[in-house]
Amino acid sequence: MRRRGQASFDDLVASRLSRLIEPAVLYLLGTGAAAHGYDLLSEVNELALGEAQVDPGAVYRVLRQLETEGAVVSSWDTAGGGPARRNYELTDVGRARLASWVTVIARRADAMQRFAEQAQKLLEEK
Amino acid sequence: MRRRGQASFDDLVASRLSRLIEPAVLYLLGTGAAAHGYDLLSEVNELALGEAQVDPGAVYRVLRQLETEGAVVSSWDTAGGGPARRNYELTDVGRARLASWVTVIARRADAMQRFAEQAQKLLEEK
DNA sequence: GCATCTATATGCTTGTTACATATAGAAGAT
DNA sequence: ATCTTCTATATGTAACAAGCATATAGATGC
Repeated sequence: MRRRGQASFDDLVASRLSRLIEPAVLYLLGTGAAAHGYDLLSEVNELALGEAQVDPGAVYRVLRQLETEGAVVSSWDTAGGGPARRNYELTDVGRARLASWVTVIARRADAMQRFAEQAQKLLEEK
Repeated sequence: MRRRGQASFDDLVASRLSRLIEPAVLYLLGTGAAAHGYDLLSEVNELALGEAQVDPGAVYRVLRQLETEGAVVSSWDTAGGGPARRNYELTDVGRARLASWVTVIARRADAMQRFAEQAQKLLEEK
């Protein structure tokens, strides 16, 4: 679904997922489902807040940004096979941030749902 | 709410409204609430699909784009006082486009609502 | 030694947003 | 008469974000 060039209708819909990476990551870190970027990547995809696959680069960037804001803290985990992983933990700031997101997302979802119902009614009149 | 520079949390939320200008305009043209850009501008703001005020330029650009796609047709209205207004009418293509938006918006709103509930539950566990 | 999977990043081009600005008719104020 | 304000339709552009490619590197299987 990731393309270049002039955005199509489907792209308009499928994209703009990345804004939702932040709340998704905060939530997943809260559940303890995953603690490092590579796992979060697949978890975010499974959350299916959108239809598109998220960009790995975007996830890592969100995590680092969140850390500069104090919403998460990280530490290297060199134990276990494979390359070192950076484990993230949610802070109180992060939980507060998630709470803000929840309010906003719920309100926005409500407005969208109402709009969809109204518009559906209009379309059925014909 | 419109600022420059590094995006704040509020901006992240308030922005991305412009993607909803298109469905809002299609809907409003369908209801007959307004037929030209300047009125649509305030009507879209009242729909409150987002919290930010929409950019007039964005509305006019959306309208012209919709016309190139055949979703609306326009004609100049020179009657009445003030500068000429370009009146828009919804076409069948436009109605179909609105129907697509309704499906997508409803589905997305649902996913967002479910996410908000899950996350809220998580936050209450503490 | 080579490919593959895990894992974390950064570079760069294109697309989008937000805001500023241009144009112009009409109407009322000074 | 001109000045400001309101209506109305646009376009220009700098800053920003998204999308996609690529770099690096440890481990493991072939």
